[in-house]
Amino acid sequence: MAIGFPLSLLVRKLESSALLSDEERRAIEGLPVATKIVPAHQDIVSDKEQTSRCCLVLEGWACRYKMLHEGRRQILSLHVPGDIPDLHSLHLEVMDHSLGALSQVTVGFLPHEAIRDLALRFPHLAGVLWRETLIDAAIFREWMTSLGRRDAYKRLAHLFCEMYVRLDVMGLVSDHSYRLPITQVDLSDALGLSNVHINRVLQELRHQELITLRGGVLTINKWPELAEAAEFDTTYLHLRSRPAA
Amino acid sequence: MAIGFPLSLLVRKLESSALLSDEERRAIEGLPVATKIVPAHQDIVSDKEQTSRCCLVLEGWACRYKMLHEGRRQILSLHVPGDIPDLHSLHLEVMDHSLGALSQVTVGFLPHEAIRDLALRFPHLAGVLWRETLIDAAIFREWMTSLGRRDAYKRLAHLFCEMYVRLDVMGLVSDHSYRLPITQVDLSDALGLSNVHINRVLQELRHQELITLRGGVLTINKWPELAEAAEFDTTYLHLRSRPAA
DNA sequence: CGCATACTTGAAATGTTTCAAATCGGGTGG
DNA sequence: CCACCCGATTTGAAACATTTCAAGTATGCG
Repeated sequence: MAIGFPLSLLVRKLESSALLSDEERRAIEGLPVATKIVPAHQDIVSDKEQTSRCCLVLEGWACRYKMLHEGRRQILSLHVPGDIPDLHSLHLEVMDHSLGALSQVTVGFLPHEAIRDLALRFPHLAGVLWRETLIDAAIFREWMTSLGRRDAYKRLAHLFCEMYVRLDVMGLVSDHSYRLPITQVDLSDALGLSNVHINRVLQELRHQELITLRGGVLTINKWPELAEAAEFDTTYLHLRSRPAA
Repeated sequence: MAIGFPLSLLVRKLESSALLSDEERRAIEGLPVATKIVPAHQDIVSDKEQTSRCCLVLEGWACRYKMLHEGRRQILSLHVPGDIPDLHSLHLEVMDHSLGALSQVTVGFLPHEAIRDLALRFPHLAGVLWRETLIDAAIFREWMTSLGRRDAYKRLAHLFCEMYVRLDVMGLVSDHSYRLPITQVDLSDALGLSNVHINRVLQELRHQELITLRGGVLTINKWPELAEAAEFDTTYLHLRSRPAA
């Protein structure tokens, strides 16, 4: 459904955290979009690049990441439909990291010029987009907290909770389940752990029956217990309505 | 000097990454500021708070941090004169972390209303402020990379490099030295390590004569070696002119 | 069927933490 | 001006979470 109307996905996303007027909604839906399918494990935008458009994720999972010497990778963020992972490129001329496809990803490209024009015509919308980048940063802060001060078990539990809420907002959760189209190596690079250890912690979560993960589908069996274990609190996602979960 | 003209500090900071017109400069310098001295180890803004003003650091070091259960603390960012650590509060109604004074700090309070008015009158300035929050996020990304994928030695070396460059931009470096008015415990909470380990790694950096740290003054004796060890690259700070160092 | 990729397992090595105690240093009051 | 005190730093040793290495087993796809 969503791919037929890429911009309605964006509207839904923005409305999860801010209020839009009819006029603003229409203006967004009038943006020019060029869609493209990017195969898994391929860069959408690379480190050091300068771009003149933003990427709207329409389908699949993307991530931002940094590589460092000896081939170590840190995944900085995960992106699902509705996200604009490189909205910052509007005001930062050069990329300080890469944006890559974790699964196969359908992206919609939005020209900077069109977004800037929108922001000038609708100052409130400019604020909404700014806000979007601020929520992005709020998520970074929560991840830093995980990376710095939570053990592996809590880190993984926290990530599962976060993705649950973010996907739920976009209507991508049903039966307490969502598609998790990424590997254990990806998880380990997101959480600053080794893939071996992710594997063991995953089993622990399974044995306690907090989650089920089979065939790329994650099910949260006991939300209260999982959220409790992760010390998960949605405040940092800055949603308009607190999710029930 | 700086405290007499708090807003010239802000101008200097903004001009480190963007160009301002004379008119914009004057407009900034016309902002209303209320200054206040906050003693060390005291909150400037607390988690969950809603504010109607932003804090400009004028003197001393502040930090943003999250507390989690069992009293663990993660410091999310360090802030030095010229920084506006809570510029995000302009568009995010509730704080998802705290802002505290590490040393004694002089802050200037800027009413949201005055900043919003400025942004409406000068759309380009709005972009410059937005950009400022994006650089803030870029620093988070670099810290995440440290927390997730760099060992203790590199983490500490990287932090020292970053603060060197950021302070240099504000004219707070001389003789390859800057004031480091924070404790080893603070460093450990910023880098996701224990204070004991910070202490040992600090000694390692000293024994290799990359740095000197005495009486709250850090001197970088061998910049090239330190930057090399940290894999430090200034790109993520998005400065207008690449620093020579 | 065969190959590649992802996942799983075990055992040893490692970086970092914890605990506990000792030392340093700067400021205060006697 | 010295004695004292507190917070910050330093040290050693044992414990621990996590990594590395290496091999094995599933799983999916052409």
